Amino acid sequence: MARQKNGSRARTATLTDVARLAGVSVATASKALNGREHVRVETRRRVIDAAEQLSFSPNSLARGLLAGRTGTVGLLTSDLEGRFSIPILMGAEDAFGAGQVNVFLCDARDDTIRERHHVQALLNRRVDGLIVVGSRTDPRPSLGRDLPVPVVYAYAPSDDPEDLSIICDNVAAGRQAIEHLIAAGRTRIAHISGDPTYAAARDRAEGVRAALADAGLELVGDVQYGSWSEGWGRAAAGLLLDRHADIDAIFCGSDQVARGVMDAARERGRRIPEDVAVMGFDNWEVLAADARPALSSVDMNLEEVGRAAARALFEALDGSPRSGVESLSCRLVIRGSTVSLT
Amino acid sequence: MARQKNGSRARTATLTDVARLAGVSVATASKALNGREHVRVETRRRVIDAAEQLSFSPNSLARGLLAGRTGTVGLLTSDLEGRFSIPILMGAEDAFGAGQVNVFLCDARDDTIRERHHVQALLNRRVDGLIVVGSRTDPRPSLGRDLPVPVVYAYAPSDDPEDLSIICDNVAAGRQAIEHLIAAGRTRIAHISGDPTYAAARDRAEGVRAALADAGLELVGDVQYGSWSEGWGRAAAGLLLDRHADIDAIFCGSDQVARGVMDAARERGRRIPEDVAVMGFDNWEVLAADARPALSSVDMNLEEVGRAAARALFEALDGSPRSGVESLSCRLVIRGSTVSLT
DNA sequence: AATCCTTCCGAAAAGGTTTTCGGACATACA
DNA sequence: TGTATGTCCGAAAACCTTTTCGGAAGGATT
Repeated sequence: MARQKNGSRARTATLTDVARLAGVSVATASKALNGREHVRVETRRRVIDAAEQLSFSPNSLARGLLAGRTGTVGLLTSDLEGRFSIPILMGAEDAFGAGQVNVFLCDARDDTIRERHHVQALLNRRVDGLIVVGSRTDPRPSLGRDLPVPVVYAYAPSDDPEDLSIICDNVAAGRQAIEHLIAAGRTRIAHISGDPTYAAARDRAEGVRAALADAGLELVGDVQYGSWSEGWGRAAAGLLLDRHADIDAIFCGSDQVARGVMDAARERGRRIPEDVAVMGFDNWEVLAADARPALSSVDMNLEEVGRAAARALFEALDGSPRSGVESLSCRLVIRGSTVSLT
Repeated sequence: MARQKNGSRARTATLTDVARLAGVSVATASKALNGREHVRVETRRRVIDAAEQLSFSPNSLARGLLAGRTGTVGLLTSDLEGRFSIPILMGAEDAFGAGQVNVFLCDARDDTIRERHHVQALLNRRVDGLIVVGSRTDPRPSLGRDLPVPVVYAYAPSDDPEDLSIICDNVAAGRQAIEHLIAAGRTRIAHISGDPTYAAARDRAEGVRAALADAGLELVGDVQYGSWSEGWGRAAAGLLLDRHADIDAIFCGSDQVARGVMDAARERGRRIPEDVAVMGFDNWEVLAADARPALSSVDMNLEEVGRAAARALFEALDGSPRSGVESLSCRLVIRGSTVSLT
């Protein structure tokens, strides 16, 4: 039982109280408040007034117990600090928030035990569904097929094709970036990526190679794998620019890498974008928008991923579950680092 | 009613089912599963086996309905994208996560209507308490005193002193930063802050002035207010360094500002930290750790703020509510931009 | 005057769990 | 044998809401 500031019991009013005050039965009170028919307008009025007077708030627990639906979903994330989970979370919260759905947030910290623990707790709370957000795009173990509620995986796909996963199309993203650079007149293009253990890095490189091949071009140097950091970008760009003086564009694995690359290029007297175009990835505003020049980047539309996951969950709840991996396309955000914006 | 993948009804087992299978009454089953006394060990064994066999999961709704406590709290944030909410959210999730408490996350988008809407929804769900996380340190309107559950405000204090608020001590933070610079032998110190409409900016400046006065020093130039951006840092540092050639330290309002400042200083041939020490604020890893040299900064211990808020909420639930504004101190993170770490 | 229809309302069940209280049974003791 | 003392278990109430079904009242129709 909740307490008020002063420590006294705060008996929140129940429907019974409202009914008594309005001089009707609980059944009538319920119907009146929920807009059901077969209630005289005047009676309804009296009930609503009574409810207001008692600041009645219907107990969702009782309602959920009866209805079998709680209007809650669990959102299981693997790393909250990661900057990918948040936009997805926002998108989902957004898609739900309009309605009467509330979100249980759980951070599993990439720990299977913790994750199972949280899933169990969420099921005990009778959530209507689950969204599982991964921290990287590599497939992750499925929660299993025998859960009593629908599950949608976002960003990181499930390794079970029977599950539904909503992800970003990283291959296409790599292709898009390269096509933009080619359209901007670049032909000597390098790719400084990130950690090669990430599927995202490998997928983008695949798109890069495909786009270059289609244009009859070749990558300058191999794909440079390292880490996702600014320091790596500086180091790799330094080596690459010194070895291949004719490079006129560098596609980077992340905006951090791109920042390092821009620094290294500037130190060597290369003008951006005139001499070298630099393209980032992630479209992380703080890094991209305020760079000199502002950094062109690839936006993964993560909020849209979150929204799509929420919508898919709704549809599964309404009886039309899908399965398989659905890719959403990324979006180029062109700023001054790849084309002169005069 | 939840559906399974195949579309058939997924009747989750209830305590009644377990009791029937174990050949006992529901009362006994309940006692057995909850470790209550007055149950023979052999009977308990039978019940537990039955529960396992049916993969029984107790319905938290029913339990909460009866107990009057749901084991849930609402976390109301004003801006999810802001990088301040997230660590606080993580801290709170952390403090709760260990136990059986789950968190409802709501993003109010700094919109009062939305916020009230969410509060009502959370109360309907009978959360045991609320944590309200602000997006900036300026006081925010209280949710009111007549809520049936305890509320703790985090980061942004409530404007009602009867409420409990957990915040960062920005005045002390400004002082700490300056004291560090002085200890590092600096005497010609400037302060490039951020948006002056933010209480955080003004509070830190106050600490700065106090610390300088204590040391018998004066700020070089006035406090430079602008925005929290890298671009502002570059511009302000450029002007300041040109006007006051003897500046040997700059304390910045954010790590972004500091990055801009470092760029401007380097362009003018000033070595960091030998000629000019640069200190940031926020300790935003991506910006600070990977800068050249790595950026010393002030960490607001936001996760600790989140944890403290969660703890305070627990204590209020246990009947010891506090009130007023409680400040947590910030923490200096010294890297290479203020002292040579050789 | 009897029947039917309409309109409004209330009693009761259902949902799943926990807790209280009393009953059944067995053992120990007088 | 009867009483006190335990030990274990079950019936039922409680939590709060929604829905179903039947009943009551009143008017309209035969």
